[in-house]
Amino acid sequence: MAPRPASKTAVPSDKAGVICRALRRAIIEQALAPGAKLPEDSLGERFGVSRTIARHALGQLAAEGLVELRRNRIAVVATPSWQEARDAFDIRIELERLVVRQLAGKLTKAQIAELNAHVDAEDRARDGSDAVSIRLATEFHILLANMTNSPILVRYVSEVAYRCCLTLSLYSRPHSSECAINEHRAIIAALVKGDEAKVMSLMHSHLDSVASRALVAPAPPRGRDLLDILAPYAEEGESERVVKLPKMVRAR
Amino acid sequence: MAPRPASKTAVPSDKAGVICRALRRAIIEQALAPGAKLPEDSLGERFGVSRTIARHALGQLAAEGLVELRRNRIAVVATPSWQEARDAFDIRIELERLVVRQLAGKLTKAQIAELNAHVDAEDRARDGSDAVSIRLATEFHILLANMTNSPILVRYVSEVAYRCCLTLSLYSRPHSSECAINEHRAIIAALVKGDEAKVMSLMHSHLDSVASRALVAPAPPRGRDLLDILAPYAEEGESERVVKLPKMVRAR
DNA sequence: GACACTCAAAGTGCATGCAATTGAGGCGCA
DNA sequence: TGCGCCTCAATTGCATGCACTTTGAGTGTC
Repeated sequence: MAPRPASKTAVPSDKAGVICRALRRAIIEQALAPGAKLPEDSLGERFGVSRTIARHALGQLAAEGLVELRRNRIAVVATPSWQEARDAFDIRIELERLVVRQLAGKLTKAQIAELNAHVDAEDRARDGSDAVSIRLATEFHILLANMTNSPILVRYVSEVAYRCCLTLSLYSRPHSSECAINEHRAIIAALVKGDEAKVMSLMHSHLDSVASRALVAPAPPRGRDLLDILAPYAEEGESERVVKLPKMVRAR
Repeated sequence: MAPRPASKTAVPSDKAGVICRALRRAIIEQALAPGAKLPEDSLGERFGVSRTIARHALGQLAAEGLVELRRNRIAVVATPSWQEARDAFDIRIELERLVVRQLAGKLTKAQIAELNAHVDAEDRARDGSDAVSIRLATEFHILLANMTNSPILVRYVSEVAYRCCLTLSLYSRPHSSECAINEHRAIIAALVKGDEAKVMSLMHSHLDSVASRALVAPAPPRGRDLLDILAPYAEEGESERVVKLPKMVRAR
């Protein structure tokens, strides 16, 4: 396949993009835990812009599924359910198989070097915080997606990878990243060798093992609030926030 | 798999959502052709809201890839390249295989009836405009995705299906929808029967045939403007709008 | 007649202001 | 003490205003 022109950045404005990236990173590094509040004016003040821009950034992140926007309420970092996490991983597996299928045997020397450098960085970060390790592992996959030069694929893989990253912070036991790094190296090797079937199965089992290590139990382990725990007992899902614990049915 | 609670609407505000849906529909029905201008204040005036809201809606649609936002310039309906269209279809195939895999043999009677009713509607619309046929065909796939009750999957399938719909208006020869309708019926039948392998291959070949009927030629066939046609001849892609026809290099 | 330059009109980028909604603490009452 | 109501600060929803950028039509020059 002929090399395509590099994708132009899809970022619409500018300042909002900065805030987006900052928040995204804070979220996936767990500096902002799921459920954390994100008031528009605090954000605006922190980044030196008006609420308008902060609001715009929150809208973007909501579209990506990283924050939840509820009408007239403070935006919060998303708290995906266990099932949503499972779904995200399922989608991610398919998308990333597509990535490596397109890439097998087509990497340039420079790209191979870039990938190896990234895994080396993952290696060096192994002693640091788990959060950084997780972020780097995620970014390895995004780096791969970028090499397809397919803007749509990049966007979807990035989004779903960030979502998965977010769920890791909710449902994962303390992360041991060593094996993931080895698997990354194996994927690079298979890509270079050009063995399409091999690399697809490697990627599949890699993500599958990450998912199964991460999504250990369907029960919400921590950081969930009462309403979420009680949700399965609610009568009808559509009313959203029916119970209040001792008394209830505060219908309106 | 146990039935999950219905997905809550991800629409952040409200009025912006209305505009989004209206524009989305206008775009996929080709009332708004690729390249059509979408000035914020015209939009706001048309829908009785301020520019702020119109802008927000445009931001959403840009995130979905249906409109293009360029700094300080009027937003336009997106004009995907042929390669992007190809990529979108590739992704779509994988995602929809996921959909039918989850659905095979698990449809309720009500869902089966709903699907059949939709295909009947497609049938009735066969004499109408091509645009409506295409929209209905697209909505069949979104209807399927909805039945997975996986909000993430629904969102991605919807987005990518709309994008494909948009490319159809750019690259497709006049659409004959009859075969698509039959294929939809076959997919329903296989889903009901619960034959997972069969339904996945049906969906694959269905989308593949749509894609190959649609993406007939890599050359932009119609409705493109001079600049796009000349784009392959430009020296460096990053400068964006270098030529002006007789004289050029209006660098700034 | 074609090119270059100028300038006003149109449009976006962003901040701010006002109204409406929320939810949390305080107060009264049993 | 416990429960419910009420009020008010905090926060969002949205419109508007000002500054800056782009556009393209008109004008002058060769």
